[in-house]
Amino acid sequence: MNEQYEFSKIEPKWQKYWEDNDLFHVTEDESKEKFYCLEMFPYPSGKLHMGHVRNYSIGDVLARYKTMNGFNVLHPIGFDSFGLPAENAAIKNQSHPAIWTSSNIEEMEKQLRQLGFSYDWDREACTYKEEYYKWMQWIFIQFYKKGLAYKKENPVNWCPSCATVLANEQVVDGCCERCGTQVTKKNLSQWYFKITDYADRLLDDIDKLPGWPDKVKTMQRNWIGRSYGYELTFKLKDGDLPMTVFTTRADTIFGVSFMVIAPEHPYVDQLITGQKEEALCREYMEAAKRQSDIERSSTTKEKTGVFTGRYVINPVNGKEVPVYLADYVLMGYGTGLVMGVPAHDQRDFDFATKFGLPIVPVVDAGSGEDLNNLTKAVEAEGVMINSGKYTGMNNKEAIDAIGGDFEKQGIGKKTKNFKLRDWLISRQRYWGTPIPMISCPDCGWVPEKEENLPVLLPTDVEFTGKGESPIVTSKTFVNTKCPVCGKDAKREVDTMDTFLDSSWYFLRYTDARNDKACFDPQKAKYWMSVDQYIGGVEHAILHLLYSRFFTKVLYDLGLASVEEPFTNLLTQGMVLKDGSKMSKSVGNVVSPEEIISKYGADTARLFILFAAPPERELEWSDTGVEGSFKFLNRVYRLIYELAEDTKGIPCVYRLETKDDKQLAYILNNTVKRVSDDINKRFNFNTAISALMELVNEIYRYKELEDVNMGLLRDSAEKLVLMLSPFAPHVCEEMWEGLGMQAPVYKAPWPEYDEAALVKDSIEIVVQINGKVKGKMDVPTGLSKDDLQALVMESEQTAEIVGGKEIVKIVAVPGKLVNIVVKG
RNA sequence: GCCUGGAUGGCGGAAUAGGCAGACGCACGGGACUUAAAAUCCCGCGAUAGCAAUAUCGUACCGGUUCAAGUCCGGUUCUAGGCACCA
Repeated sequence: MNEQYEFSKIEPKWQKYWEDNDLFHVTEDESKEKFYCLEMFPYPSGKLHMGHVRNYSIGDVLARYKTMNGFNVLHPIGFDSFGLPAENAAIKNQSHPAIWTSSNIEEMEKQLRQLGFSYDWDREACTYKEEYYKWMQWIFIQFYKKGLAYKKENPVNWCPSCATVLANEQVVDGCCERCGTQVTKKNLSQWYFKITDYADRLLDDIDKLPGWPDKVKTMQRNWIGRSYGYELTFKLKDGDLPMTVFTTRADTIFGVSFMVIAPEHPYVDQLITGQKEEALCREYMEAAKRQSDIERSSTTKEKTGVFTGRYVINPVNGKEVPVYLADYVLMGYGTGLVMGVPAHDQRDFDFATKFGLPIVPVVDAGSGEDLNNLTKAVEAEGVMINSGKYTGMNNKEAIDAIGGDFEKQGIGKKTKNFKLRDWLISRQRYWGTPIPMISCPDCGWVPEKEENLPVLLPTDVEFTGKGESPIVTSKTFVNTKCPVCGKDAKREVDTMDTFLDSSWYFLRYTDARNDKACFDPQKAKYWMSVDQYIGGVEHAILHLLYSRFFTKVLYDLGLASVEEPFTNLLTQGMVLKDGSKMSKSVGNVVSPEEIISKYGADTARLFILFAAPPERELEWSDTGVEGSFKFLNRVYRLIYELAEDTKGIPCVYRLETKDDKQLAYILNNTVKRVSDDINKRFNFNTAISALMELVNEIYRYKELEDVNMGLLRDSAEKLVLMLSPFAPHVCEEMWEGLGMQAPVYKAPWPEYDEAALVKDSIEIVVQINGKVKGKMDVPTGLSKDDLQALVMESEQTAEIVGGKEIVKIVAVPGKLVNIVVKG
């Protein structure tokens, strides 16, 4: 240990030590309790940004803390390395995406090592490598065999700029999530995963995740969007089509004054053909098709629609009501047909108002509106009116009463609907896992034989950035033989959405080098589930939902032992500079490299954890970083001095003086606080401030005349131990400097002594009418009555009260005495 | 529009079960050391009044519960994120 804190020498020294000693490598060990600590793996964009540093610093503190507490800690890392940017870079540089990707990974690995994260690099998983995507393809085939993968022609979201299909989840405000171009519709045959088969389980099992933030759980619930209702069938006048609507409000059936059908509905053609309104209808259908999602879904837009010329008959009262085409009804939800109840649904109200349709109130919410002159829809609970035999009922009860009566007549069915749609997984891109399917003219779609996996990405392709998947330009890839009948057949040229790759990587980590299986179920059983998952809240829906889906399917296949992948989830906030997200376009990026070279990795880690609690947004501050650097220097000087002064002195001591007791109290209290802050609250910022307070106290204490060297020694050792998860390099150096056996990483976490936390006396507050007027030292452990008696006897109290009339006295042991006076 | 959060000094933030608001740090001001600077160390630092002791006010706003409210309840404003014609 040198006199100067030279991070540029210390950090490489200990990184080499850790690596040479293979310190972070773990294997399954049934004798120890496991802890799986996982941070979301990065996309290899080239360089780490501050968000990565924050994410991985949080995980590393936890992993190191758990290791010191005796857990067998799995802390892996990898790269989510398929995807569009690599392909775009390849187009731009006339090279291959693999070159760009692997050099970026190399650079980022270097940076991750520089930051001293305790990763088991032997388990590194890169999704673009054959050894990974082979098993991705194998898993796809298992999904296919289970009936969870299918191909379907559908209008899909199409990004004209990226020339690719987008999943619903990747369309943000009607624009491409990646490039911001407005998304259009295109009819294409696409691969889907039947995530809707798992909708109920995905929704219900959210309740089994107490370790997830409510915010994320709510977002997933809303995304899955289950609602219960009835399918009710109306009879078409002059026709045979069953006009079935989905409604959650069967109670309002007597208020139906029209019906709306989505313009894309397959019945429409039959309904309008030959009607005098046909031409107008066809025009409307064309217009609806041309419209982008953003135009169509704008809620501020006035309702549009057109009468089809047809009528349906309301089964409850025989009333004939007109059928309209209108784009506010969506084909993808429910039945694509909606009964219009303007009195009790705002959208229907708007439509009815515009088209002059009757508004019939059937529920009286009792809130005093003029029901015959409504200005908006009444959606509140109330009493049924104008509803035949149901009149007078509570409308909530009427839902099942009416629905049940429909069921008895065979024209109704209790049902539920989800907002969640099947997951569109094929992409017309090169840089992804090839979908291992073959199209045979006789056998149809057939999976590649499992022994032939992986289906390799061809290398003889051209990157033009236009049109279909570049894979079609390969001369070797497309033509093949059918695995079933051996005839000439063609391979699927689409690749998989990269969200598939990241939906099971946490399972691959449990057995990353396995070349016989995607992972050994026994190893996965030992490590799963992830005890703590950490990442950005932007993945609250997509990645986290898909991963849950995959885990459930793999569980059903007998491969995974758990149904939920992540027991606890921590969503960290963004790193901001000058109030906005760090980005190249704003020009407010602070690069981790810069900070590491100026102050070292320990300072970077310490600051990013100190500046804010993990869930909150973090405002970057250059002067704040300097403060963290100063703190590490201050600790270093302290330990340097104490290493000399306490050399050979054991941590054995008796507490003699008041100052001894105070330091011992603060030391033990710090152990307690830091342990709880890391382990229970994830408040690393307060853990660090507790350490700062301890350092201040040790400085104060060591300048006293009468110091206890054993106590100082103990304080020094525990300080270094507790700081080590945050600033591991300098703590290794100081640990060694104290003459202790390296590595500090494997040293046991300090324990605190409850006895040292019991003080002889405690300062309590004396209040008058709730305002602090004085303080008193009283012995600890006084009962309420004794405390009150003691305080009321004192001269100080008499002075404070000043002869006023005492109305009431509230004594809280260990805290205060509040004297309520009159006047 | 609906669903989640958030609002505390000049700034980041603390107050873990209703009990001393502002821990810890940054910035700033003053001082010590130094030829000087850096580094380091010490002191001060919510507002108003006062030489001071001290007093009054103060956790977005209005109201309530309580001996006691940043914390609980009702309402309002602003703000961030998510969803958004889902029948």
